[in-house]
Amino acid sequence: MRRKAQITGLIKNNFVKYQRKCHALIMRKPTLTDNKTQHPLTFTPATGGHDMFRAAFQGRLHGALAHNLGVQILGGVYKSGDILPNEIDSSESLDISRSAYREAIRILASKGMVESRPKIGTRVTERDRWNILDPEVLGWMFETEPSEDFIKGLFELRLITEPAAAALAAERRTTDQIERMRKALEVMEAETLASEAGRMADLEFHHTLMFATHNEALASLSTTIGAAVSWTTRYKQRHQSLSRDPIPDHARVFEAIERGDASAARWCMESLVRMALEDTQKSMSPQT
Amino acid sequence: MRRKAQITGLIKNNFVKYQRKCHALIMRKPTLTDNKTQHPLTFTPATGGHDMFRAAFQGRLHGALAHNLGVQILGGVYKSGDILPNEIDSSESLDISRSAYREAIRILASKGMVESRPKIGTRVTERDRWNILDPEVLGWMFETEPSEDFIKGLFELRLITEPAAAALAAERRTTDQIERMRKALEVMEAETLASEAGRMADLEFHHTLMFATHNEALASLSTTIGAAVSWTTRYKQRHQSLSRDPIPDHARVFEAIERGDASAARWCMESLVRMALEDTQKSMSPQT
DNA sequence: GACGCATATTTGTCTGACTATATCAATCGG
DNA sequence: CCGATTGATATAGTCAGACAAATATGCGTC
Repeated sequence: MRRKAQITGLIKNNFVKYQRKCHALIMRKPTLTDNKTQHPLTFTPATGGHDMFRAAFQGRLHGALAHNLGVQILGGVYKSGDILPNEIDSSESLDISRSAYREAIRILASKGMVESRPKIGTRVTERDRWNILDPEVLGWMFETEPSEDFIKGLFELRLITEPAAAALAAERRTTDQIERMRKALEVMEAETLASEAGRMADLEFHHTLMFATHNEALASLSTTIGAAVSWTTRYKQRHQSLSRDPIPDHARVFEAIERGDASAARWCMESLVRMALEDTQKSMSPQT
Repeated sequence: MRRKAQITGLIKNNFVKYQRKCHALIMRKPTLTDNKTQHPLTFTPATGGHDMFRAAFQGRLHGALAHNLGVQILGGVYKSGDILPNEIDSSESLDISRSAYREAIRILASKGMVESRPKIGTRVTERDRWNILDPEVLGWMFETEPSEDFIKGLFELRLITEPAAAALAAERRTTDQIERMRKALEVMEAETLASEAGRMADLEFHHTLMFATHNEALASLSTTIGAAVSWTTRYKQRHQSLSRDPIPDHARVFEAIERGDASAARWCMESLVRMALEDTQKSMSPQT
């Protein structure tokens, strides 16, 4: 089916040539204000400052576009079932090539957020089909203030998994992981959660804990947990409600894990998370 | 520099029309040996028969390639840190265009499995960076027999989340969800797990249960749970070890949820999963 | 030895054309 | 009058070849 191309080659070539000529002719007088519209524009801001999640395709054009579209979809600009403008129009109006646009769409499609079919277009899928546990999607989610329900759901998940994970970690942690957690804990104690370094250490603590379960599937939830964790501190910071210092709780969890006491680890972690949830909910309800 | 497009728009459209006419004209006599070199070739087998997971980009070239590469990476053909041949060589040796190859790579990259940088190439990332909870990745995982540890991990996750989910579902399920679960249960009872329909109903049951928690994050784990579920039946089928009929367990869970008894739901579900894990482990250990 | 610079290699982007596919309408046969 | 077949059409998918940007590497200079 490719060989007919050879047949029609000559004829088509004539067209091509003609078209080229015409094209070039018009091109030759670009004249018009080549105003300094600068680079393509817009979305190049790309990964803003406060991304606590790994931003995969930082500076790349397709990555930035996927980011933007993703945020727009999650933010409700495009609703489920909506059909995006076709590739040609979209890429033209964004002033990027069709390839770059398509690669962006591929990224979104691979996260289950859109679905493309010939003659139909690219449609936003049902919300329950997106992989909201995907680190990138989670990151996009937090670009715009996520709904209260979503945050609660995240904490519920955390409340379910993290105590169990702590128990497993108590049984399976390696000495190396113990050291990493100890170090993270020390940083937290020194810097407090008010500093960026302290918050990073907090994340590192929970992250290492999840990996200490030596359970791949569970470890994959680390990002999700991390999102909830950093959301806690963000809320707390915002409302200056210090409530209760969570660091001693962390220390208790750590000690339990260090001495291999699974049930204590589970219990302490549960109390820690419950506290965090309480704090977050307290700051959440009055303002909504 | 894009504004010329607007100017040439009309002219181009004329060409397009004319071209189409010509095209159609030639099309009408396809004549020549449409020799059966067939499709491009090779990987088009694409999504084989036994995919119990939604296969996103079925017939598409980039999708098929992403699938293949994904399976190869998960199967250890490419190890973490390996660098794939450059885009030009790869696409040439696969006999596809660079665009298609790149789109496939974008898919993998968006799942955290590879990472591309200029002058370096595309390298396979560390295993703990892949999103193994991604439905597609999970599907690829099961193309080749996954490791015993992985299966165990999956069950551990199931053991942690599903009882809690059952408890939440008991409190929050809608009547519609009750009906769906009832129907699924009826099918299971009628067809047993030996039939495809029965297995589908099993999946539907667990799927609906997860969604009945009305927790987005938890619901996203439905695919993961589903993978573990269908893995159970696969093992059981393989070894003909009927052990114990799981359907009454399902019925108990359902009844608890129907009457809104959270703690009973949790308990029944835990016993159900524990049973499944036991069965699976029993069939697993002797053969490895 | 350290630093800056050129270079080569690889991904990233662009352009324009052609192919495949699926919806929709119209047509034809029953 | 209805159903199936066909054709038209719009859209994503694939292709080819070029150029741009980025960056690790090695060289040369200080």
